Amino acid sequence: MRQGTGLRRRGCGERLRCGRHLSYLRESGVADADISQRYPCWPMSYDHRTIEAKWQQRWATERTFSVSVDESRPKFYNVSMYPYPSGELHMGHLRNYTYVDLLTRYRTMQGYNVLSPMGWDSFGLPAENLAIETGIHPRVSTESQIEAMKGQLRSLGAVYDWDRELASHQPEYYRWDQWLFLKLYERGLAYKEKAPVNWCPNDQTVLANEQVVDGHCERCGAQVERRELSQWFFRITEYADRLLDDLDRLDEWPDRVRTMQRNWIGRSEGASFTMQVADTDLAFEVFTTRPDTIFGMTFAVLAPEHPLVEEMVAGTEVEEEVMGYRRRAASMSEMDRVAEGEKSGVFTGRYAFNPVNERKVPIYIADYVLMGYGTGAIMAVPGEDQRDWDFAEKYGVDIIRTVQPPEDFEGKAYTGEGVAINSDFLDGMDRETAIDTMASWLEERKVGGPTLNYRLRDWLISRQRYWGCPIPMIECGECGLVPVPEEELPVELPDIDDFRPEGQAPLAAVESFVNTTCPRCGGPALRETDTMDTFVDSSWYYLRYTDPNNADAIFDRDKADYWMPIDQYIGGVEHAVLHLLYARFVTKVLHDMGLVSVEEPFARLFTQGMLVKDGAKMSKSRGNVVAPDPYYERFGADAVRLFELFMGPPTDDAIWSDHGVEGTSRFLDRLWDAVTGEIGEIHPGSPTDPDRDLRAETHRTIQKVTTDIDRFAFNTAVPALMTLTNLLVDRLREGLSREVFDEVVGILLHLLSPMAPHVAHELWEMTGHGTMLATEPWPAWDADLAKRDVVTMIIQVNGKVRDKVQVDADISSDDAETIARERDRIRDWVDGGEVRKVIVREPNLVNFVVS
RNA sequence: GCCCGGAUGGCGGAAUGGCAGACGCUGAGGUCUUAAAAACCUCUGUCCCAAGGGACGUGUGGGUUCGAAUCCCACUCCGGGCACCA
Repeated sequence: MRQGTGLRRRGCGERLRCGRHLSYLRESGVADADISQRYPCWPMSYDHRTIEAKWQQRWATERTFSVSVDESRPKFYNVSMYPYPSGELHMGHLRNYTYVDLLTRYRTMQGYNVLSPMGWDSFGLPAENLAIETGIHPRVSTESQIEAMKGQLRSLGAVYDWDRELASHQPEYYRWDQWLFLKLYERGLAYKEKAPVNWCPNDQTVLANEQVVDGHCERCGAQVERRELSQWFFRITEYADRLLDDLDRLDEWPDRVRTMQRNWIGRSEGASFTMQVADTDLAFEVFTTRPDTIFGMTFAVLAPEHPLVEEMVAGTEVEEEVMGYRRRAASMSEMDRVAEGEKSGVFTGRYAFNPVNERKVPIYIADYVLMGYGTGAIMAVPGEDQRDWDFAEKYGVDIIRTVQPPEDFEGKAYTGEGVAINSDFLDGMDRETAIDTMASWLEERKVGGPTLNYRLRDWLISRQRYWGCPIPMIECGECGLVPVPEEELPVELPDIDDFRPEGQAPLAAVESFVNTTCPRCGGPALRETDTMDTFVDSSWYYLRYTDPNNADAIFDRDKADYWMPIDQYIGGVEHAVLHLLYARFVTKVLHDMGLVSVEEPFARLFTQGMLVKDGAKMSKSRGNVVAPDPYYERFGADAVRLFELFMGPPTDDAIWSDHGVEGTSRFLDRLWDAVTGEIGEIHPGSPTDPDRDLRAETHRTIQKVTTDIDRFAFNTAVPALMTLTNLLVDRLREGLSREVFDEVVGILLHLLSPMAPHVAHELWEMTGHGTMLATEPWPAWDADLAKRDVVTMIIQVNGKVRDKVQVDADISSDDAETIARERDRIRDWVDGGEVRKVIVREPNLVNFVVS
């Protein structure tokens, strides 16, 4: 019992011991000494446990947020990125889910048919690694973690259409991964190839280029090795141009993400041409973005792995040296190669002809040329390329400038603009003209021509792991690679006991899985034992949500067309390239197959900031996670939600603070007390002037909260409600008319409903309303009411504020100036000087410029 | 190296050309209480002043403007992305 103001608090009042809280801590096994000491008891005005359970139950049983196609209402498809079921949500995750839930509720109240589904990216390494450690089957651990996470989401008050729940590891889902694979294969977009790949020795699997960060495995941090393996790829490069060009259409994506994708695709325009190797019938192709500098070529360089190298040096006296260099380069990671700093290379003893002037130039191999980009061979023009300059300087090769540098240029290679010199028919041309002229020259003589090149590589999808979707292919000694017939899908993942990968997929050891018959000739054959990259699973799930239980097709086109594209997609910026690029690619392929109308899946993307604690991103690996459960218990989900919204701009990183939750909890208490009549007085009389001011402020608040939510400024929408509540409390203390009280409280609860839904719903019911607040219409503001009659006009002298005065909002310019001039304080400042200019911005400001 | 973003009280932040510091937290004092907790009230950027008030103040230096946290130029620091990509 609380004393002093007569308000009842449900706290226990004991500072050091609160039986209910301590027993909760014991029962739940929450080892959070810090918060148990800080909040032995947190008295609150309302019983959050009861009302949260009540409303969560009602939203679920009344299926308030389960939706279906409804052409009569505008749709709003609201999705947060497919989460991996780690089983442990922390406050950083909740930030994301709070935003998503707020939008679901807000748009629902605005009359939209809102689809907000949830599902699980449930294949992947953590469960498999846990299985290796503990022997627990990944399915068992994954499914229990899914249940745990669902519980945490429910406790937050997050509402989803659970009828559409998906999980990648279920055969009903991954069957369509396999179907998708077969369709890509049919269209020539899936292929198997022996290629040097990134091998993670820790995870015992290959990685896509995108999953290698600074030469290390993105997941586990182990140094990645290069291996030559036969692997499955998706031909995403075929879509490089469309993926790049369509970025321009995604104008509701953050520029940052679009830039990152542009850089990742890395299109460069240039020319390629063939160079003949002297004294042999060998030839190789080079790519350059600077065909205008071709007369400056003084040598050529092949990547050490270039397929021609072996033939070029076979039987020559440099063979041993060249092949030795090649082996050393191969054994080094790209990271180390770069880290070496100084250029290195070996002369092959061979020369090639420059096609424009038939000049013979020496051919080197050097590891600064990468096999994976362009043609793996370059023309070296040290005059205009710093890398080539460095190499030429070290190995004593000629340097010819073919672009005139400015007179004061003091650097080495000149890469800027200038006219061509020492370049025969290009001399005097500017860069652009010279590039075009040379490209056509090459084309006319059939030695080359304009070429586009991409940094983007094909998507390597094979993984030598167990807990993933099996690749539905069969290798037959007679027929070669044969796809599994569609009607035999899914190829189910067999149950196994030993999950240890030993250089090959664990499935390879499962004879009953591997041995099969060829669907074409009926002879004995072997199944593919690699599984797919989990990014395949997450590249189309949002389409499946639109028709999640379809047993005959991946999804129904009409349903997908109704819901797609996603109107709001929310997730972390860490997926800016990987997931978002793959999903865009797969959507385009499905579009090309005639399965869906949209070409871009995500109309509007929002990337939220990280949550920081102790100076680092909140993450399990850093050991600084704040689990939500003890906070739900003490403050309730609504206070947690409000603080998640309040803590800062959603795009920015934010810092977790226990005290912040105390603040939002106090706010809800104050609101509760005000609405339930615990504070002040409500009288039946007609509204007074201050009552009408409160009403006006309420309508201004509708406007502010509405526009703030629309611009994702949740951190200012919450304070708007706090301010209004504070004003309401002030009015109540002096006595407020019933009429105004009812209107203000009604509006306040509507505005609060998407942010703190349990308290809002309970209070809505307690104030005598039988309707479900969640489906009440969002309030509209009355512009006349919201308009201010009187405003504060500031009066400046030489730009400094010297006085303020209340004036009518529709004051004329002349009146404003007259009033300002007549103020005593202004006279004091103006007297003795000459007023040279008066700036009037009625009704807000008058500024006297005095000398 | 290149590209992008950021820097505002003791803290999170607000203000997008017009009252800098909304709102919240923290801290100090007070009311109530035997006492504490909770709640409530007052104060809480720095400096000067008995007071009324004044000066300074949004990373640093310059500029534009009647007026700049906000626009422009240069710099410093922090964060992110890309990087022998021909």
